[in-house]
Amino acid sequence: MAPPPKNTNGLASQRHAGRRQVLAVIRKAGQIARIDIADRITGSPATVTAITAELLDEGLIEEHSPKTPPSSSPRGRPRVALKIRGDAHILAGIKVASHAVSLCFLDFEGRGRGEFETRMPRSALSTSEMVAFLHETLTKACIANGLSLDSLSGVGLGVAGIVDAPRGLVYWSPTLTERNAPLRDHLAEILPMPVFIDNDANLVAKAEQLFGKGQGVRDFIVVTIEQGVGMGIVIDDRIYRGTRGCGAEFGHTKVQLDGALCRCGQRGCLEAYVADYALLREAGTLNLPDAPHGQLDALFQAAKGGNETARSIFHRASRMFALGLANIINIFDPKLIILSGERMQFDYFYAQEVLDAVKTSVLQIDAPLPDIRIHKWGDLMWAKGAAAYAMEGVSDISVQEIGKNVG
Amino acid sequence: MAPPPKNTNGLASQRHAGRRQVLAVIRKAGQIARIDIADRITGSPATVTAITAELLDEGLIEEHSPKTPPSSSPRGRPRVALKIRGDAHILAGIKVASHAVSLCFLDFEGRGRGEFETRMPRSALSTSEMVAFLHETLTKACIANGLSLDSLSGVGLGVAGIVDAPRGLVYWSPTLTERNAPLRDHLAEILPMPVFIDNDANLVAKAEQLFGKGQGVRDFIVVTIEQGVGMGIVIDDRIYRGTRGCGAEFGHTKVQLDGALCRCGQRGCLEAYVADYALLREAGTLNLPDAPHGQLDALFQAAKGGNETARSIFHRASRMFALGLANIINIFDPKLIILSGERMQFDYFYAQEVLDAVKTSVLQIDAPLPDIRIHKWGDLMWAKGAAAYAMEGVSDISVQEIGKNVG
DNA sequence: ATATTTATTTTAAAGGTCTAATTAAATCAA
DNA sequence: TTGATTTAATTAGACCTTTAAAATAAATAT
Repeated sequence: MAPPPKNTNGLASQRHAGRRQVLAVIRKAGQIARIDIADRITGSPATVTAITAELLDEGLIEEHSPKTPPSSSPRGRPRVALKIRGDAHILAGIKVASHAVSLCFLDFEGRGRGEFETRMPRSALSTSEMVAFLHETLTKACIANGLSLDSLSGVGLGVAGIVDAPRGLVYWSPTLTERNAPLRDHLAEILPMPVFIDNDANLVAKAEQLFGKGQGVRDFIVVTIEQGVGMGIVIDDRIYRGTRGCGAEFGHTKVQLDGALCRCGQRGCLEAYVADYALLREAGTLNLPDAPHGQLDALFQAAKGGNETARSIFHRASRMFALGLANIINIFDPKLIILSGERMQFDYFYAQEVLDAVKTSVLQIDAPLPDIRIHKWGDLMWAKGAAAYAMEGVSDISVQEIGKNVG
Repeated sequence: MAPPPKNTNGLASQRHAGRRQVLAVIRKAGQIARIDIADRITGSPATVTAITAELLDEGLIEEHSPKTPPSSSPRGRPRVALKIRGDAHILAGIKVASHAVSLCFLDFEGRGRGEFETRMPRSALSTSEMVAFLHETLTKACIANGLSLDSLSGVGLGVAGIVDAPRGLVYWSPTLTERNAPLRDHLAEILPMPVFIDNDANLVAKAEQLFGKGQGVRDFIVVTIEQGVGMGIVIDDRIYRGTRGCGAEFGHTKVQLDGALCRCGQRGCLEAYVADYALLREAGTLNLPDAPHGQLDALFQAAKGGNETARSIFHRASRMFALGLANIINIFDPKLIILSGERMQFDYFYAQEVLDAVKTSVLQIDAPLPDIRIHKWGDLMWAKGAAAYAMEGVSDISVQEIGKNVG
């Protein structure tokens, strides 16, 4: 007779998939009764009972009785709603920009638990300086918000540049003086919790997926404009990263042969027409007055005031932006494009003019254009995305732990 | 006591996944022993034995002893190789072009079992005319190759235009006079086997994935140039179709604001610079001599002979093509791009000049450019793709049948 | 109270996969 | 030739998961 086999459970252990799925359904629904979960995962109530029992046990979810959901008839045993237990985990999200670092805390339900912001000592740091600086910043942020470092279950980090997320490498970033920096692992060495790192545009996509306008949409695209132009691609509910794991370089897509000079050194990049520096570069000849909100705002005011040169700057940028968007639509045919950002660009770019230009540049069939929506987040958009990314990672870890605890 | 539960087997019936996986591994390997299969699917030998027994039973695979694979030591029980059983199914692939219909038969191993070609009566037909014409053509092709219509297990159909593959609808095609034609279902009504239909570029991608240079590559992109410019996207081993299920419209990607007029009615499309008609349009002013292989060949000869005008036509097309490719690379960062086709364009376009231009237009990091490979298929490339698509569909159906036979 | 209705949990059968043991089929060594 | 050795494939039995069906729970309606 064979001795009891080890609990390796081999292969594609259905349970993991089930647990993940149930957790995702609960997160998406906010609160939901077991029987409705069973419905959505095409599993039986019995299975849902088993899985939710584990998740309750682990403290990842909780029952939520107060208001019976107004569904169905008032007869019969009332359904008891389940929800994510916010206190299960607290995540930190950090966004590193060239001038400042912003940080936020999110609980497991996605609710804000604190914010923090600080200046960068210099616009670019070495890897070890960056690690020390982030450690210090995170510690300060915890203190400022009455949290202990140990109470955090995970940290998400977003940086501009080219990042290999699965390996935690930063191939290149404007905020780092070194290339190919193993930033994640260096951080993880001095922090007591897991660290996740990604390109900032991908993180915004993740935030849109979990908390924003991408909820429940399997395929969508997020475009951000600011210092540069970023893009995040979600296909089949997952962030698409190319071969090298770096984000899509929409900003360096060419919209003009031998066109405007880009800061990447090439010509004709979309970024060279629509990013901050591109607009300001053209505005340079205009001799603008000082404006309270900077030169870009001054340019905007001038355009609004009827200055033809200023208007033509925005006009060209709009048309190029529309062309870039149209190309994305022609290639992906997405259901939804989210223009996500905090800056003023969208005030010009998301004009009827742009939409019309997109429309005339997309190969028309009977179906309508994809939904193009703007989402103006606050300053914390990027940091929230980073925290969302950490939440996903911690969620996976928690779910995997369950299997081990049993064995 | 509960009566024996029905064999609904619900949820993600692991077995299906397993069977599919094993079949895919065998197909990819050509021939492979059970123990090696176990290795590649991270399953146990026991499971592989069980699954392969089913597949053998069903006649989808067969043992293949003759030459012991030279692997490992010569000691021990020799491994017996398994392979796909070619006779398990015969598939037809049909490619409809504006001037001709080409057709091929493939067996379940992917070996050619016959070919056929015929002219289209007119360049565009109504749906019912098309159905009748295809039925007639398929019947003739069977007779010409000593096959009976009943012996076919599936038919794949590729058409240019915009196709909703899952629903079998042709929204628009240059070969159909009607829009929104339910071509698949109409065909399936008069044919005794399942019918699959898709955009032709997607089918070429499928052919590359199953038989060509895309074997074993999870993510790659196929570009075709001919009448138009097509693109097929494979992500995560699956063909990516946008929201409306239509192929990526790479050809109508804009490479120039207010650029050359495209036959789609818009301006600046890539197609308007590199497709047949675009080259010929420019050549029109050149007063070329008649050439045995048509005007396009005459243009090519002129360019080769040093005619500056002819050369400049190709030069511009090359640069635009490079720009389009660079955009694809910037967006997808694919591991591999396959330039797939039968026509002469690649003789010019795949020049060092193009590669260099791509290189200078891609955002450089330390990693090298993606592999860009040309694959010149014969005339039957498109039809083979269609047959490959049918093979995949029939494969799925066969695998699903197994479960039912048991119950 | 009791019946009815609906949600959840329990129970037991069915079907998977896995480990370990066994059997099969070859070579190697005397 | 025979037995040891080696490697592949199959079989046996443990264990895990899911599911249908039965049982239980918790409410309203009568």
